[in-house]
Amino acid sequence: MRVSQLFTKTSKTAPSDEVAKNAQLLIRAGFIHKEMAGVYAYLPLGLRVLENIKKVVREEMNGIGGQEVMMTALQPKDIFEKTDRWDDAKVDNWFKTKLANGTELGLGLTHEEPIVDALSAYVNSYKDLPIFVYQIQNKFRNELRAKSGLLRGREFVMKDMYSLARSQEEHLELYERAAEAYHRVYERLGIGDITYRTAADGGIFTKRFSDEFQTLSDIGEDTIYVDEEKRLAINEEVYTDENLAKLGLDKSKLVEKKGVEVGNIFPLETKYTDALDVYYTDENGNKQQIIMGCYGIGISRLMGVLAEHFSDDKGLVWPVDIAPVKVYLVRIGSEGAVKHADELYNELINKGVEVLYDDRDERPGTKFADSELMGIPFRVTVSDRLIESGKYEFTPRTTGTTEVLTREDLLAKLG
RNA sequence: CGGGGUGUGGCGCAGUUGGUAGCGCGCGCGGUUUGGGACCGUGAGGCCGAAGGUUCGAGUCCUUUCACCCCGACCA
Repeated sequence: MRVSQLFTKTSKTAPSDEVAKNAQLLIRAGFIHKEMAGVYAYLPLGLRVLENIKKVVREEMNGIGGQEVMMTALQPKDIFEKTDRWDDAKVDNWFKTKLANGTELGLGLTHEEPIVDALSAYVNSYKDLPIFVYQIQNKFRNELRAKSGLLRGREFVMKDMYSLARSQEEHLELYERAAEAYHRVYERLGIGDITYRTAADGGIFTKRFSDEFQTLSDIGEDTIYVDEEKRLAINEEVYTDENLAKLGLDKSKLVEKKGVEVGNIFPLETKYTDALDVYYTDENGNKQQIIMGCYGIGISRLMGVLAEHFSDDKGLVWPVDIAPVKVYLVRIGSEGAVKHADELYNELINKGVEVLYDDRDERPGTKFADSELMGIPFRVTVSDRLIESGKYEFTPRTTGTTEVLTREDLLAKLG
């Protein structure tokens, strides 16, 4: 991709209607566009980041046997009435709309009912279970107050997975398998060291805890108490002596922190399967209840968290696997540099290296500043001054220190 | 939803006791530049969030309303 063809531009000034660092940087760099409060569009570079995050999540969900689907954003009322969730008094942040004939519809804010309803056509026997099924989709929630850029929106991208199990034992096995996959996701995104499995309120259906995955951040909305040695935490909403004892946590070792909930897994018991009349038949021909779990990861929220965490005074600093492209190719100079930069650009493309080629007639400072604001991991500079020696400058975004490399060494670094 | 704040070219801002809108960035054109967001010249671009009202006259005063930000509450 050539910078001269990219329709987005960078901005030196942050928008006045954003305070959150993630939104300021992502907007300045041209990654996202604010449509209205809590609703953001993803522009070419931002979309690549979002897709890279999805890719990691997909791989890990597929890795534990998850089957991907895509449910609908428009939802029928009846299945939610069966679980007694349609009433605004029960769920008050639901966007609802109507068909031309007056039929009420919901705009997807969660998908337990539709998933169970869809699976009910196929799940009959013990042989059909267990199942992990997930989707990555836009969710709509009528938040009273959107805030903090991508961290709390009214339309956002979420991965939601559901497990169906034949017994509590099987459910727990799936639940822990999912928790491990979650840890791998955060590890691969580079925030494993600051993300804690956190005991939280399990909701009204269960006596168990739910497990949140909280990434430490000053912008976080949740207060949690962290045990750094055990790599566990407890949310203040369930922070009682009794619960500490249940979890085996020692109060004296806990440190109070702010966290952003980047994932949440919790037991649903048989609430939805029972309500929607979905059971399975066991080996002996007996009807049995199906035990569910639910597993969410806020994809767009993660993008905000990553932007927030991987940034410095010059801009974003994406991890290599998440960055919109791997290389920012800066061209300095005229004919000779154009020729050499074009050559390198084509060679990198042929090698499958994603590169953003700054072919604009701009001064070097502008190009360097843009590459830094966008947070592209590796900057390669081709300039008149280096052509004669046949060398290239190589500057990782994380260190900012420049090495002068031969073509072979450069390609080896980028391979 | 309660409290506080802000709306003026694409972005960031100024605008005095009411007198008919200005600066920086960006953008177009010409030129000089070319290793850390260059400089000179020139040009385009705004019914001042919206609707009412007061006034000879409103960006400025009054009323209503919409949007956005922050704090709180809320967040199956």
